[in-house]
Amino acid sequence: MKDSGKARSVTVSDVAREAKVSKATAARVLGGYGVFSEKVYEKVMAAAQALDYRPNELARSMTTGKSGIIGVVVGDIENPFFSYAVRGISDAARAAGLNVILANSGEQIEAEKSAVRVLMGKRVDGLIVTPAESRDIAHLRDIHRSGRPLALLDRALPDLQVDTVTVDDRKAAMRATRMLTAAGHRDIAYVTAVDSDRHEYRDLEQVYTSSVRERVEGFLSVCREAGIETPERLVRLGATSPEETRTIIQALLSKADRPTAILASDSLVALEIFRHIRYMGLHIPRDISLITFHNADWTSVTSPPITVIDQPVYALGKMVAELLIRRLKGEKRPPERVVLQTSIIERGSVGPPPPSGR
Amino acid sequence: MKDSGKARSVTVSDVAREAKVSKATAARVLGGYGVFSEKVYEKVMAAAQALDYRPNELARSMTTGKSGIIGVVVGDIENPFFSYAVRGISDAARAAGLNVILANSGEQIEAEKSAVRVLMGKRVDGLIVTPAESRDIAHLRDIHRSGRPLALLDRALPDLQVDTVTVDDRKAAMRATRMLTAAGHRDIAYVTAVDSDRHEYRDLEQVYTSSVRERVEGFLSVCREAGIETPERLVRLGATSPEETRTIIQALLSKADRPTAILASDSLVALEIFRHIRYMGLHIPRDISLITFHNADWTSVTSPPITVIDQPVYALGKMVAELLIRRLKGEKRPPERVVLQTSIIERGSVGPPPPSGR
DNA sequence: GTGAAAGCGCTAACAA
DNA sequence: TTGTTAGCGCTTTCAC
Repeated sequence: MKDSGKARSVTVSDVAREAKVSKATAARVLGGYGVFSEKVYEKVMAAAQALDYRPNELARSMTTGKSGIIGVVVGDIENPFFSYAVRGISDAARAAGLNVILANSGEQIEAEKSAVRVLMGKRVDGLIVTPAESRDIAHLRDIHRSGRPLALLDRALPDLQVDTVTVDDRKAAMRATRMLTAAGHRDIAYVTAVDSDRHEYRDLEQVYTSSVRERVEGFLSVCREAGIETPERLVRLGATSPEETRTIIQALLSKADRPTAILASDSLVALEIFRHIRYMGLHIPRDISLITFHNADWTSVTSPPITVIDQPVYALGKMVAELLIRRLKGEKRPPERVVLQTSIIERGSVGPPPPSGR
Repeated sequence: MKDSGKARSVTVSDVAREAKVSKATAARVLGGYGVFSEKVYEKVMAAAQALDYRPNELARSMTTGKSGIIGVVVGDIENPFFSYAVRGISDAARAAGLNVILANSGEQIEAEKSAVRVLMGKRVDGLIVTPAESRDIAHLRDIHRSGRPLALLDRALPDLQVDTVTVDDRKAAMRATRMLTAAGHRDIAYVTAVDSDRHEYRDLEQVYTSSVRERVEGFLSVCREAGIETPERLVRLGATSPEETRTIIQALLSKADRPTAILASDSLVALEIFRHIRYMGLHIPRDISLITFHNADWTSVTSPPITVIDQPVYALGKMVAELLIRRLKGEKRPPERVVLQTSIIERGSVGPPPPSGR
């Protein structure tokens, strides 16, 4: 049955035989647990060396129940926001001697469920998830219930009391929006990749991604406080791909009462918006102002550079991993909800609205 | 010994007992192998449902020897080049029902070895690696020898006959360099993140990253063919971080015979170069020309947009994964070396060298 | 300090 | 078609 010629790997038994000790003794020195004499140690190590022994982590995990892996499910690894956060997670994991296994949900709840199922099947020691939807979290409850630690990244779930690290999304959105209203804008669009059943925004109830929901809430409240009527008319959902974003921004900018400012929910959306604005021959900030979440690389090298909401992305990943790891190590404490602060980096993409008429 | 209250998970035996069949029978329907009657199927499934059975992939892997995981070791997941390639790998893996476990080498050979060791220990079904160094590949040989398939991404290893997918680095560098010499440049710098023992470039023998070595070769050959003397004087190694890059570019641009054009080996390096050029008050392409490898997002939105060597990054990842997967499925064939074609996207960052004097 | 033996949860012969 | 019996490679009692 075994693939032709594939050398069977050398096991503890092999080493034991070679070293002329029992399997248990060999296992002890090889696994670095229990007690053994100096002499035995030497013999076993020599044998292991000679045979080129490599431990089978799988078998080890089988008996110990620990895999040394933490599972991470993010929305979209191609989004630099997530890849940077994952870097934070990886660094923290490595520091603790753990490995990371990464899965993409593509922000699809079904893919998220499947990823969670697979990772749980692999008996990861713990999970970090950026939940795509706040209404469908049975699979996350299951993790928690099964006793394996779960931590949430970037998105809180009111109904799930687990370690969570987010940023002050609402406050950030409010500050950005206020910057826009203070500059005189009255027609401000909010564009996000998060989608809903109907694509059209009607009310907050549709927005199941907590971070975005908070942002939209903050955005709307500042608009209202500035006396802007029905600010929700300019909220756009579903900018899930460059193509979708282009369609949305195209429609937005060809409106009679087109917005004089746009707040973008992530840097991928903002990039497409920036491109399209330029493509239409409009100038930032003369014709239109732009602020985006996430201090992505490109935002500082455009002309003008883009004013951004700077999220501590790396720290976000690092912290959530550290919380999880502490729990893995057996620390008992009530779930923590950490909210990291954002700041606005003012660059050149915000100005007063164009003279009028349009 | 078990963590207080942590519910022991339900096993095949539990389901078998509940369904009043033998363990083997339950295992057959649960594992979806062998044969069984409709009636038994129903009973077992009902029992599994009732008990909320979740298969233990670990145990499954133990006996089958297959983990359903492919291990990937890349240089730097934060580099969009790699994250996009990884996306290609993930997509191909998912399509084949496999999972991906990702590790970062940070381009450090020791970290790469450690990552390989860990992944092999986890008994991944196969590995995809972007080898950091071509001189130290014993650990890669070991993989190959152990019978598990190995495939190389972006960097070939002459001494290792395994499936490899790269791009035509030399040709790409030649084309880009020719574009620069054709515009009249005689002082062209090549800046790469790849480091060597002495930082200073002396000869090709120092460059152990095959892709970069090919590029430098191509670059130098075109320079020489254009009659440029000692073009290697402007080759710079070790732009491993924004800080290092800044130091390098700073030194480069303050030289008396400072280059009038720069060829950047990746988009991270290019971004820092772009920033510094602008910081020094120089204009592209009036004062200095710039071409970079990798059609990163930001290169199209700067003013001027940057001329780039467009690598089929996603395809690179997808293809290498597909080659590996075919081997996983048992396909026997000699190792393949696929070389994908690049193209140059001409944008606005190349012009003639400034009038003279400087 | 060392060894013998049981068992983790599953798959895979082999019988029945 | 179903059941019995061995393991996979390791850790972990429990004796000695």
